[in-house]
Amino acid sequence: MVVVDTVWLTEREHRAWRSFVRLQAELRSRIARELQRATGLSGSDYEVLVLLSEAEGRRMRAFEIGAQTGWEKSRLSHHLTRMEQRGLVERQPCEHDTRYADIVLTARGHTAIVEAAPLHVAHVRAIFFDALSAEQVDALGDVADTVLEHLEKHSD
Amino acid sequence: MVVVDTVWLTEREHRAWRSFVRLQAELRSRIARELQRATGLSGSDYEVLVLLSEAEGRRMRAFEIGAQTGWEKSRLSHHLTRMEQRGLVERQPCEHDTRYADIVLTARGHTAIVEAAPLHVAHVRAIFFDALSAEQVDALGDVADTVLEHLEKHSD
DNA sequence: TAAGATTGAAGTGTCAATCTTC
DNA sequence: GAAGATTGACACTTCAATCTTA
Repeated sequence: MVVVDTVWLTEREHRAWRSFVRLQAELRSRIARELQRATGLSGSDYEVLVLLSEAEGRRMRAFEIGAQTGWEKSRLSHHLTRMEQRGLVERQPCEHDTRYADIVLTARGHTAIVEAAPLHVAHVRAIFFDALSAEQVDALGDVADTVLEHLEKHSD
Repeated sequence: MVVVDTVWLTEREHRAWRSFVRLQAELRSRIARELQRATGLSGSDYEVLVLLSEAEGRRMRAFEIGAQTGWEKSRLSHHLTRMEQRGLVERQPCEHDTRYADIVLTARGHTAIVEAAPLHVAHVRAIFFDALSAEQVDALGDVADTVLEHLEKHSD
């Protein structure tokens, strides 16, 4: 049994945390549902397609995608398999070194992201940014960056 | 094909959104992993156990749990089944009306949440609140509440 | 018919083990 | 051994269909 010097949250912290957690859940489910409904893509599909569509030659090494998204390698591999089965991306193994695989955006994948992006951005604006002032947006960005920096220092 | 008046995000909005999305992913995975490692509970287990442990008689109707968590009924049902199989909760069907079921916290479930709560709170403090000033916490709570209010107005 | 709840199927994410090449 | 990647098993989430009772 680990002994912890229990320091509970203050009333303000507790309220902020509950609101923040609830906000995450609401945004995640609404955005995923709308994206799925309008385009047939999942949020994960969307992330990968954006990265590939912006990459040189519309291709990346799998581990680069992993680094950009922060996903574990098994999750990435599983997801690329599913996207490949739906014709959104293609795996092109390197000759002479089977450890590496290039992930290439297909024409179908390109069409999908070109059609999905404006819908997705409009939705994010409608449910999120339309509610916030410029100051609130800046404050949120500041909080997010502050915590992310803090997390980088913490051993993974 | 739906035509959308495309309004992209400003540079600031885009940066804030990317940081915010990344923050959500980092927090979610770290908290889930640590909770699992230290207590064997998932984040969803934790949510349900907290609600039940604070409820009158340590029991609630399933749909009340659904309302508090915001989960869909099928997700809730599946999750309660898994928790029941692990002995954390018990289903007690009402007599005369099989539509309703009381979900009751077991002794084992109670022990689990009592042991997990201080560890979880300490972890949330360490990875999140330790990085933020009181002003930043308030700003975050303000942003979250603002967007949540906005979302309530939007048709679900 | 509507509300509370369950079920099965399919998509998604995590963990541990494995494989190949450097 | 370490890095890039895959696989299989299992847990989780969503969707659609179903069941029961008011």
